[in-house]
Amino acid sequence: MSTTIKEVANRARVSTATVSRVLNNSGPVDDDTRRLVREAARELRYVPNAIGRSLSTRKSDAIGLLLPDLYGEFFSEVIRGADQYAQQNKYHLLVSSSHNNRNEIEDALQMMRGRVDGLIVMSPHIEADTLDENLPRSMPVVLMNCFIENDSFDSLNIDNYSGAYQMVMHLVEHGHKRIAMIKGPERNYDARERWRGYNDAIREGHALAIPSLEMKGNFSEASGYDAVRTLLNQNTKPTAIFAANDSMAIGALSALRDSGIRVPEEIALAGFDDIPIAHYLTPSLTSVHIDISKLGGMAIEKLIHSIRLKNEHKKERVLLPTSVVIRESCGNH
Amino acid sequence: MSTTIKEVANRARVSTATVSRVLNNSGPVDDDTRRLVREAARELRYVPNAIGRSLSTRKSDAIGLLLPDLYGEFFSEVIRGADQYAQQNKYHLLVSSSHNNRNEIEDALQMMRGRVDGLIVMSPHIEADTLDENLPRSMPVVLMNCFIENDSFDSLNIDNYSGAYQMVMHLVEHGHKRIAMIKGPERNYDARERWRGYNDAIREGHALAIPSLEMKGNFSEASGYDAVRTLLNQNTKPTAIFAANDSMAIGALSALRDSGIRVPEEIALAGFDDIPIAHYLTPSLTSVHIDISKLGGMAIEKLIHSIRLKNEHKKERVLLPTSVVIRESCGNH
DNA sequence: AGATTATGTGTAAACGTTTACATTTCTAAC
DNA sequence: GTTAGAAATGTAAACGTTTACACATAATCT
Repeated sequence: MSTTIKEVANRARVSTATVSRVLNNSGPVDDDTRRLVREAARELRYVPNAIGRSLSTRKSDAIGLLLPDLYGEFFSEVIRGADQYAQQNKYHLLVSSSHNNRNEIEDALQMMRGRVDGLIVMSPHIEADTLDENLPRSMPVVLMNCFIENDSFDSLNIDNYSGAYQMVMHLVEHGHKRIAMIKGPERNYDARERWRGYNDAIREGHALAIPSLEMKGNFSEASGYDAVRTLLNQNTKPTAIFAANDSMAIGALSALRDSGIRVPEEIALAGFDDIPIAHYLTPSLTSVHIDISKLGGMAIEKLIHSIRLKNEHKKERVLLPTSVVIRESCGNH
Repeated sequence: MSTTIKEVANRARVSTATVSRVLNNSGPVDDDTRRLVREAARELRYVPNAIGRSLSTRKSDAIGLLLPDLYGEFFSEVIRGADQYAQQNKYHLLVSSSHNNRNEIEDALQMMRGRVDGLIVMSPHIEADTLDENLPRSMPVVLMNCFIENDSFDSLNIDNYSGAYQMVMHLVEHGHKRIAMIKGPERNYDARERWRGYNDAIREGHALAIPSLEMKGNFSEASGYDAVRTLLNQNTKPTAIFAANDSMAIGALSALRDSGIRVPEEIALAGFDDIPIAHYLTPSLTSVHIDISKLGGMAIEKLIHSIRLKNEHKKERVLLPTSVVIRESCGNH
């Protein structure tokens, strides 16, 4: 179908080796020959076949990105940051989503095998064992937001704990004693860490640790709404609510509004993630900011580093700092 | 580094052909041999190399997605829709962004050559000629939001014209005579179409066509802000503003607020795209809705169709319908 | 001039699969 | 006990590159 190096070689009356040398500037070639080859290639509209090349050189200049799914701001920002950094370093991105069960991970991994020089895996759902036994040892891997004790991989995590801790401490410092939390999915690593931060801040800040103020949630807007509805039907009412992500905070805001409760006057509210919408809400939402695209970029950076150094590269864990962004919803703007 | 089919063959004491047959269920194999091979593969943790396979079968089960950049809601939704449909059909996605100039397009195309069975190209910036001469004829291509007269490609466009037309007509029908428009980038195809819809609606609805109410913009929030600031300094003030996208509408809303103008009471406002934020603004933003993920999905659908039928596939152009979503900002909620 | 080195080019193997074809072995019908 | 056919397996070429090696030829140094 499309032109091969052989056809170019024939037309230029040289060997394929010479054509390759001309096109890659590898090895010496006579100026006349060079011109001849260039012309032949142009005339035939020759474009080297990346696959043939890959097979031969055993590298692909591509990086695989395995994500749990592609919903929402978070993932698009990861992709953007990753792609930007990758592109600067002449790498391309092979994106694969929704590997939430064992089979799909294996599928995705199989598809990647040979096609990429390294892998970035994001898998916040706790399934460390499966992950560990499926990940290829033959190529560099960087783990993002994964819960894995194993020290045999590079890993990159958001500092969820400290973000949540600081946020809740901020509320405590402004006099809140009864601070509710709307938690994320139980088996989600990020969610757990945020919960841990909340707990420690409550204790260390000498606020009240009231179990009935810890609501279940699943990161969805609806679950935030429901949590607040339940919360308001209880005897012990909070003076502040900390949602484990912004989507749930948005749901919470709707529920509070529907119940005629003023935010922040009657109940203060804070979220996590600082998605763009946070800024546009009324009241604007206090949240924990994460530089998500940076997360993606750093993952690529680490991976490329590890690809280049291959063996003598030391695995490490990195925590990406978070920062509290104070807006109207917490009452201390 | 990683196990090859040959090593599996050796261990199972059969030929590579047999291993291949077992693993792909192609051709007859004795049950005992089959078991032997399976076991050897498992023990060696063998995973077929996708590249070797591709080279041999001349297909990759991958689709290339060329995007102008990866900013904002729009692209992430396209990717999501595309990935979802692709995954259902056992295809994977190779994403490449920011090919805004000729060289980058060529680069991206070169990277894709051989790696993908088909290509989806999105390039709203008007550069039809470059595109046309760089696109490979050897594989199926679907164009998204591209301005190209050429009938030799499948193409998929948002019905920008009709969306804008209906939106503006809605405003006209509710009594607005002086309707301003904040336009998008001049050389952007989508932006042009939206402008065309605005114009026709103004004329056919017998509203006033006032050149000074047509403001320049570049799809950014800041440009929306600036446009309104300029608009308010003019003699002829509009009773309604139609922004060519939601980002500019958001900027416009800020500017109106900063100028102490109530929306929609004094000036009505409408946007285009219906990004998620639109719903959360105060007042919530009337906008033209596009099912972006569907756009991505449909592109993949068309492409896969065209890959399967290859030659006897008839090229066609499809327009994705848009719909007006009435919210508070236009005053007719 | 002869020895050495540099330059230019070709040959062929290698990368990891699949698969057309060839070969062997088995099954069953006569 | 042939023989025809099917079933099981192996052989080797093909896919499109790159590159180690070999081999000329030309340039440079004693």
